[in-house]
Amino acid sequence: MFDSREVIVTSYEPSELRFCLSGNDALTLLEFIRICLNCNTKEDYLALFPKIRELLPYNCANSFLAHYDADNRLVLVYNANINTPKEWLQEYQAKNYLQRDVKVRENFRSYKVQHWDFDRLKLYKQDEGLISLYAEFGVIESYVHGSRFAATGKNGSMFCFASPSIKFDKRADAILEFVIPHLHLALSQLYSNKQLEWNKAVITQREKEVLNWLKQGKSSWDISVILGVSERTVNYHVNNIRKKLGATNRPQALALAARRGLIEFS
Amino acid sequence: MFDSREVIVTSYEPSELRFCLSGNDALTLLEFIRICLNCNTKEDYLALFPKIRELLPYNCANSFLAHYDADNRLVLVYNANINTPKEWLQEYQAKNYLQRDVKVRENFRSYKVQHWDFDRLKLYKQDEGLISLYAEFGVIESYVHGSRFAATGKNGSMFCFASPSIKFDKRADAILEFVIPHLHLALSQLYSNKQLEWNKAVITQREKEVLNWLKQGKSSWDISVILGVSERTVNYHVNNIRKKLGATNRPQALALAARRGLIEFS
DNA sequence: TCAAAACCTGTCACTTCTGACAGTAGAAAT
DNA sequence: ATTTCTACTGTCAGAAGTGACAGGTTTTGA
Repeated sequence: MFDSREVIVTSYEPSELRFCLSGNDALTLLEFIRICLNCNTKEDYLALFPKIRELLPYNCANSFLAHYDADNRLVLVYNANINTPKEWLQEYQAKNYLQRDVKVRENFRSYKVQHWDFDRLKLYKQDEGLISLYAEFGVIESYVHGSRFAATGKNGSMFCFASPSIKFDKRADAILEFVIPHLHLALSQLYSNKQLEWNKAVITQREKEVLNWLKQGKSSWDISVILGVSERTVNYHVNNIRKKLGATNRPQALALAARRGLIEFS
Repeated sequence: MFDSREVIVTSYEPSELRFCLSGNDALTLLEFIRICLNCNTKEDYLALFPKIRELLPYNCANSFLAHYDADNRLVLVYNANINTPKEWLQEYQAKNYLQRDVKVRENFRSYKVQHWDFDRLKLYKQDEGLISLYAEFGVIESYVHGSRFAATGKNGSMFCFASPSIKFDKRADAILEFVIPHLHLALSQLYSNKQLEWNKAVITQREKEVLNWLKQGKSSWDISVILGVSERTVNYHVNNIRKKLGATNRPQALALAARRGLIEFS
């Protein structure tokens, strides 16, 4: 599914580097890499992006971890977006463009630096719907790069920096070659922290009670009367359960709870 | 939890029976018992109740199977109601009166014929809320009787026939002594048929797909786009899944599917 | 004694689900 | 040839859930 790929690949000879990057660029990159190594929380991670903007002026950025499942379908496991329009995200996610987006496919195929514009999208016979969605939000011109290596698990990453002002540029290529592996490390670190958190997350007694009533098909209101609390409180518990398990809604929470053995089946 | 109780207990001597029941009553009872033995569907079961009304004129009737769980909580597993006001049921279920209703408690304690009226409810210190709910719908005066025996599983039954016109009456006592064990058999039969149906229910390929997307927290609309069908169709599949598994909503469907091994946890 | 965690409560806009109505089309089995 | 099953589609009212706002008390452990 994935190419086996070494951690850092740079084909730039020192002389070439000097040709692509200024001394200032190099210093900014080193600064960036240093911060990456101390990235543990989502805040730390998000703080990296203004730094990147100093090197590559983008409007919005997406970053995510994903892997292919048994049915050859890309499963998104963790993501972080910067400045990305909510409407764009909703449309993209709801229409499941992830499975059809050529930017994504190419990234998870090659993990190489890619510059995208209208002509290249056309060349790859991308869906009209997706192209117009990209166009609508001015995110056609973009640089995409991702990474994957065994040490950070089965998930590959993809990073997309978009702006109408982004043109193909050897300097940008070089910058991304340095930026992305470290960003990948930081994101993977973040994800494994999050997973640890989800697995460690202790469901409280009250939450267990709520979970068991949910299992039996009770609504919030039913449970509120059963437990003798307000409906709002039941929702509060359910929300906590969802957050702790990393679920977006009740059905998923039940599935995850079942997997974790948090609910029993009489 | 349950008294061990023999199938049919009748303490009536032939002479006493003659004192309580008319020949016509006896014939109607025999007719009733004959139908009970051929009761396989819910329609068959519901058809029994007009027959009972010939013997005991009630306004509405409830019948259900339940058992106590590890936390000493009564778990309702199957029920059928006749002429029962929807509002009453909703209120009763939502406020979980099942756990506090003295009629129910007494039934599952003794499995004896019981006649209830306002004075007796007061005597047992029943909740005011429940009493007024009973009063509101004119179901205070009632006969309650239930049964349980090993052959029909761990579930006990309760049957309640209510009407303001129902007064304590030796004939009614005698009738219920005959009616209830057979009604219990019929209801148990019905339930085990239903269970068989739920367990046999084969989830189709499409339903399995839907289930797996639900597991991942997708909404109907998300899934509709993913599968390339209308949202209505997704709901159609979800409804079928719920019916097949005997779930009232999606969370419960997921829990039941997990128990049945219909969904896998990667 | 201070902080953290658990538990509790309210409102409000918005989205999603449920249950009921009423159909169509195609494939497989009797 | 008819029935049965699967899959599909529509509308619509009302119920339920979500996410974000902004608080409260009590318990527990450092």
